[in-house]
Amino acid sequence: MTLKEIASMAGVSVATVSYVLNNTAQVSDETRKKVEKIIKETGYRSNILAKSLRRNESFLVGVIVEDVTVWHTAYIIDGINEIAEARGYNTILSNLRLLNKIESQFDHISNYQKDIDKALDVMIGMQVDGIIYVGMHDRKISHVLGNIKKPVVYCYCYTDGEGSSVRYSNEKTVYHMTKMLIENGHKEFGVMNGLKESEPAALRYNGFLKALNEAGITMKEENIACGNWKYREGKEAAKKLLNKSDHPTAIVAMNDDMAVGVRDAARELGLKVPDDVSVTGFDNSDIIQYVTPRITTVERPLQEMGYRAMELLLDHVSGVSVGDVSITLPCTLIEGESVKKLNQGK
Amino acid sequence: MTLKEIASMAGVSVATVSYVLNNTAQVSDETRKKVEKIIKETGYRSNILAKSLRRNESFLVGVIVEDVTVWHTAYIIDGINEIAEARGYNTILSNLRLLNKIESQFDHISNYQKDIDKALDVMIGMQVDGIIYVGMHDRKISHVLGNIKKPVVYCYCYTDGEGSSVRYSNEKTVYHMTKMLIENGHKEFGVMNGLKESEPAALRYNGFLKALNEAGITMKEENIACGNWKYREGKEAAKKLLNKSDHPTAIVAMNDDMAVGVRDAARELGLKVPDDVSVTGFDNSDIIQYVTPRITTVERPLQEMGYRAMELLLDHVSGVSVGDVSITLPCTLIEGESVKKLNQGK
DNA sequence: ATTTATAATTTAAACGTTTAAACAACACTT
DNA sequence: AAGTGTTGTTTAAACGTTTAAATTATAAAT
Repeated sequence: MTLKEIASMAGVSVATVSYVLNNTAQVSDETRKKVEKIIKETGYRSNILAKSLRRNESFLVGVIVEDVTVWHTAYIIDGINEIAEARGYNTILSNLRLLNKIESQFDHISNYQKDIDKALDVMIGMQVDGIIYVGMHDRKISHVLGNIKKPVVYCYCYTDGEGSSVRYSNEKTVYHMTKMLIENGHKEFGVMNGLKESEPAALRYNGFLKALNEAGITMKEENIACGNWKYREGKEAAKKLLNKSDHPTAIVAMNDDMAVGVRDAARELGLKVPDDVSVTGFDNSDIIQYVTPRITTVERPLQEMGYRAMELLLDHVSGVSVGDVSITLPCTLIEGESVKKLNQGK
Repeated sequence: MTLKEIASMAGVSVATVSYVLNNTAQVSDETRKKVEKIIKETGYRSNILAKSLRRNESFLVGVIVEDVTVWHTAYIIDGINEIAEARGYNTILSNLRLLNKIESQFDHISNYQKDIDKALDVMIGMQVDGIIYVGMHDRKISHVLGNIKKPVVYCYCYTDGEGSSVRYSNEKTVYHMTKMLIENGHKEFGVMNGLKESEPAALRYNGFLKALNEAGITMKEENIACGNWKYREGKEAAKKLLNKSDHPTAIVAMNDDMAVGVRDAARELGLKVPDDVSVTGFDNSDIIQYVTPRITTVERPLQEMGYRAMELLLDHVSGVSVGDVSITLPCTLIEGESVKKLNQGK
């Protein structure tokens, strides 16, 4: 079904049909009715390809994700798509499949580059109005994405680079979490860090230290542990922290997996959470649902990040926003029962 | 950058440039070199919209998912996209966001319908070559999708309806799992069912019963429990099964969440897994990683389902496959340490 | 009755490709 | 010298829209 066919069925010109469809010129009531009837009857759907070609705008945005199977990605995509839909846009998704690549190949960096180029070929070829990159925002990427002439928004990235971005706050979040613990009377801290080289690990640790410094608490070297984000490694590392009489009264774990590791380590050592040791996590991941006592953690605004990334992109597309904009959203505290109020009794 | 511009820069006609790009006619070496040079220099990318319009094929397929945030969806999408990419196709994703809808609205069924229609408007408008529907394949959907004139493949669906489909085997999988338990000497079974109205629950239970019947074991009514797929409900229900001296020696849980519930119930009652009671799960979900002893479970071929769905769709698109094809893929056993071999000693 | 203004409709070009058909240039046959 | 192939290139139509401009019809004003 094409405009032409509809037109000939209705005995009018294609222009008239187009005007009816888009309400873009005056059409007599009689003609409008006639045309609309035929459109309904035939179930005509306009050819978006042709429309975009002619109008020189596609109402398409490209979404490049580092790995769909990383759970938070889906929530961000969800947010992106929700706004897209509401604003009449569509998305094409490109998955860099980084997780597999890094595991299985040495030279993943160059492949990475090549994959992005390929994704860009398609997206630009499809005349996308803009691109959202969901991932860590490695500097290499902004190098590649930087010199295309379409608006780009980086979403989830940690560090500020060139380009607009939407992220969640790491440093502040852990800062507040730690402060909360301090306010509850904790003075002896342990910390379970994530992978050393990773950006969020550094940021989160900064927030932790900042709260401690402000309260005049010094951190003992021996109470700093690293679980590389993993449950099992976190558990092992936690055993060392806890297996001494003067163990910390609170352990701040930089993600939930390791927090559960800490909880399990405590249990194996015969310590109760939160009575003997308090534990906090980060992410509000699924695992939290299964653990008793519920571990106090923090939720990232994943869907909201998707919303904002898309909105920001569309602002750039329409020219409402010019220049780089950088948005950092707060996380929300999810209170469980894993933190003891040491000063309650007073 | 358009063909025309390239052509004029190279001093040839657009046709020649097109021929160079697509290798679709003989071009003299001299001209080819000249054109290729300019293409490289300008970074020209062909306008896929125009190409598709002219060629009357889009190399686009639409993917409709019931909810991206349901974890298995991402793996299926991953599989779909991998094949798509390899075959030069692109995908546009539409998320029905069913999870939120069902929770927040009464009349979700009609909305559902409307959302699919909307997704179809876009996809057909974009001239997709075919559509993959990822979800339960409610009959209402095949009703809507059935009368579009593009090939459709249903992926993940449970029941056979009209249309081609790719699914994993529920019945057989639990049948084999149960048989394995029987071969290990178990005779007294408990079962932890999923949501009663759900298709997979019924299928899995059938598999379970079949194995029992073949072995001449009768199932005691009192040992049938239902946890509605949930950890907490599974745990509660399991307590009743286990809180008696002649409790079953093995409990088959129809998903991992409930299996962990069974494990935790056992622990709270002072029973050891697997020594006092064996437990099996289904899904190989993330939670399995955190639980000791590792619960024996089963992994669905999610990515593979994506592969096959896409391949099947493309077969339909190219006309290689005609008529409905229905593929059922096996799950793979992931052996943990939650099953006791009762007949080992003999 | 002619002009003028307004409303409704059509014509035709344009968007960036592909591709059948036409054409041109050349080398071989006769 | 005229015909026959090849090889390389161009011309122009087509895909399904949108939209400026032209056209026609109708009504109002003189």
